[in-house]
Amino acid sequence: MGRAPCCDKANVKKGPWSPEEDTKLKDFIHKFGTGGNWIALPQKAGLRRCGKSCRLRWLNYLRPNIKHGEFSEEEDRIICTLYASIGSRWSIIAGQLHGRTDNDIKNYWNTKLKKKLIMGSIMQPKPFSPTFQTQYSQPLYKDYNSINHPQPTKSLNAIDSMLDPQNYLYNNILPILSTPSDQYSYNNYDIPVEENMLMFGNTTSSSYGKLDHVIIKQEENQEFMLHYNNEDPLFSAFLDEKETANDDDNKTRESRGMMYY
DNA sequence: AAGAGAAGCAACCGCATGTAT
DNA sequence: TATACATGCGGTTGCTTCTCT
Repeated sequence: MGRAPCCDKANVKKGPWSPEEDTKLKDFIHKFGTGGNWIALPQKAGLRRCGKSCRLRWLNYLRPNIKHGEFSEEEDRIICTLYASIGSRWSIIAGQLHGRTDNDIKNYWNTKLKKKLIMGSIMQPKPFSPTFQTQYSQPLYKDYNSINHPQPTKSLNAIDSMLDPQNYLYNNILPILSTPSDQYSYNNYDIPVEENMLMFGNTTSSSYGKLDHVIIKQEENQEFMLHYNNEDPLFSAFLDEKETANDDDNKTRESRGMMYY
């Protein structure tokens, strides 16, 4: 037996909202608020909508001070930094961008920013603004231990993540590479390999050829290489020190605690 | 000009979490 | 403590618009 539906699906309208419905919802909330009960709201407001649908419409489009349209470079950098640190916690990220909604940021990331990142067009080695550093220098999560993002148990913050190649790999590179590269039309851009640099704070990674591997470079003497196998549908990759990336020596890699997926 | 495919984005779905009892 | 229910969230879908041929 499944979960009880939150509303009467048969008598509920779905799909895009009409201006009339928007007006009804806005007027009702302006007069009475949400009443702390979204489920009951549509009936009171005279809307044939699911309460969840009303909530989404209000939060994403109707409430005051929502910002739509172009994202600024600063917003790009904030999103990328937070994504590198905490992953796809869109509501948290939205909380740091005044007027932006989680849905907007999620869509923006999935359709544009991810591609911009892979092409290195936004990751300029510019310092963050003082405001930004002040705002985000405190740990964002104390309980970050997602099974999909095995992390040290210590608290993370955005700056730590940039300085740590392993965090960078887990949170920034792998989410991108886990999508087949042909979905980026990667090779269609016809940009010289040397220009295809990803810059991220103090960490530089560069991709070569068909994303077979990515070099993550933190300091002159600390260079790591991510090997990415395009042929493997299950996505196999491991992080290695560049100098020891010897295909004939997997045992050495394992003995050094290399990570496989 | 028209059709096909890609991109953008609003909205839905189902699960996780929070809260009241 | 257990249960029921509302809310919040992230992943995904599918419609619309744009771009290319």
